Amino acid sequence: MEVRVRYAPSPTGLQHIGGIRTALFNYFFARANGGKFILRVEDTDRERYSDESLEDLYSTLDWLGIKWDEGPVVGGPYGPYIQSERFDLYKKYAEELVEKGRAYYCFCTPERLEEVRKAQAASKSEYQGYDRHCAHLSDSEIKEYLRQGIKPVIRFRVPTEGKTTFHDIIMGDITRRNRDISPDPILLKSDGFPTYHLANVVDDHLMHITHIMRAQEWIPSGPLHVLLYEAFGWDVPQYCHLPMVMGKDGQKLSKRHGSTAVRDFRQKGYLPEAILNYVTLVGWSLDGNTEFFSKEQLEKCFTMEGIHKSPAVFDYKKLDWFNGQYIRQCDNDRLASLIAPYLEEAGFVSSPLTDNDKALIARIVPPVKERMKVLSDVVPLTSFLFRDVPVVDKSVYVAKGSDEEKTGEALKKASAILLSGLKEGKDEEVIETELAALASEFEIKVNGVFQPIRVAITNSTVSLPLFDSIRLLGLDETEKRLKRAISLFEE
RNA sequence: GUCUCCCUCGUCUAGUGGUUAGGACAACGGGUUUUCAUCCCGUCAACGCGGGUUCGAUCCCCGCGGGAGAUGCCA
Repeated sequence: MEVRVRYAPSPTGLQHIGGIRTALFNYFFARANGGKFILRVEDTDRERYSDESLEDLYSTLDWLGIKWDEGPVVGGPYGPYIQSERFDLYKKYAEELVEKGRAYYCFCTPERLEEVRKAQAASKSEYQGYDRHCAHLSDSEIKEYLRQGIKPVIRFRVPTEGKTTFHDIIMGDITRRNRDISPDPILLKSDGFPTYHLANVVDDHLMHITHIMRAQEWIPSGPLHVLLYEAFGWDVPQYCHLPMVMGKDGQKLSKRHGSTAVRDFRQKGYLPEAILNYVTLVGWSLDGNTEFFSKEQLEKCFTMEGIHKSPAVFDYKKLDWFNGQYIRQCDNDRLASLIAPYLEEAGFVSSPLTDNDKALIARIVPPVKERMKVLSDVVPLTSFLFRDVPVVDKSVYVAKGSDEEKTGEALKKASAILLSGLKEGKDEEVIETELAALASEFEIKVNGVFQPIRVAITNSTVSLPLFDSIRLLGLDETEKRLKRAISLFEE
């Protein structure tokens, strides 16, 4: 049988790490097994829905290079793939269960439900959830409520006896007593939209989904879903619950741990291949040694056997490391086009780029490449080229082991050596040797000479390599800044 | 509260009834280097606890402890 899996997010927020990890696992599993990857939009929560979320879903998957075989936009044989467009379907199935006696109309108000909940909490009762107030209404009572114009919900009648087991490929058998299943969950809301439980089961069946891979937070409702399949008389698909992605404190990863939206990572300058690589390594491994995976490799080698049971903490630092690795592997031309937007946004270059800008960016790439963890790092790294903020505190120019007087003298002499050397077109190595000689003349370390020059030219003790900085800045500007620094020491 | 699940270095993980328990990130130290970074080398660091089973348990069983998730007209 052909493998058919789906990613079924609800567009109520930006795509986050956890969600996208689920998407990736499903996608790779489908590819590795020659199956189909289906995208389904579960937009049944009309209050939290937003167009922005839907756009973010598409753009995030697109950015990661994840293409779906069936789903919105591309269509497919079991569409539509957006649940709000399948509205009528769910009502039909919910009513079918009512007719079978497996579900019933409920007219309780949200206020009453809230009171029941409060009372249960106050009494510390073991029993939690709906009190089945409407479970046995007579036909005439139902008619009367309807006549009053009260919009009912449809609730599933959970058996109070027995137990339900489902098999999870990763976890093994999971069993719950039926009386422990949250009593009589709502299938169809009063606005006519289905809840997750109904829509999910109906669509997975209708779309011939073979494997349900979703986060472990769904394990507790697994038995409920099995009960629903059985009530409909449908085959239960295979389950595979994915370990959760946690924050540093061991709680479910959320905004308070840092960025979780893929879009934020993208904006900061993470490469899609780094995100894709690291995220699939959260809760999955091939052999414990291989760490670098391209999308294409994962499309071949991904297996369910490599998925873990236990939750995994999302390590931002390891992601940074991966990203740095991918940046260093990056082709220079591509890197140039990747960093350009950050320079544009900083106002360092014009937008759109001029030919001069493009040429400059191409020259910026090599020295900056070894120094970036994220693409946005290019801004602080190169700001000295575009924003001249001279350092006026003399002590900053003074290297360890030197002093202000020596620094001033060294700066003056070094500038002369440097400028004349550059103007004569001397080899950089030669100039470097001469500067080193100057240092021993002053009986200071080499850096005692380089630091004041560096600070003069780059306005910082930390910078790109000196000669790279000079080449990027240009000789005139370099000379200007050196003179300015010298005069600072002459005051 | 109740139910369900989970438990190897700080983190992600490999692994086996007998291993010096392996790798990666982080941290720390060193080397290369004009700073920073890259790169290279090294150090620190784990089988939650208690019982069993066994000649022998990190691994199998039981209990405990700890953690997480679920308990919504959210998914």
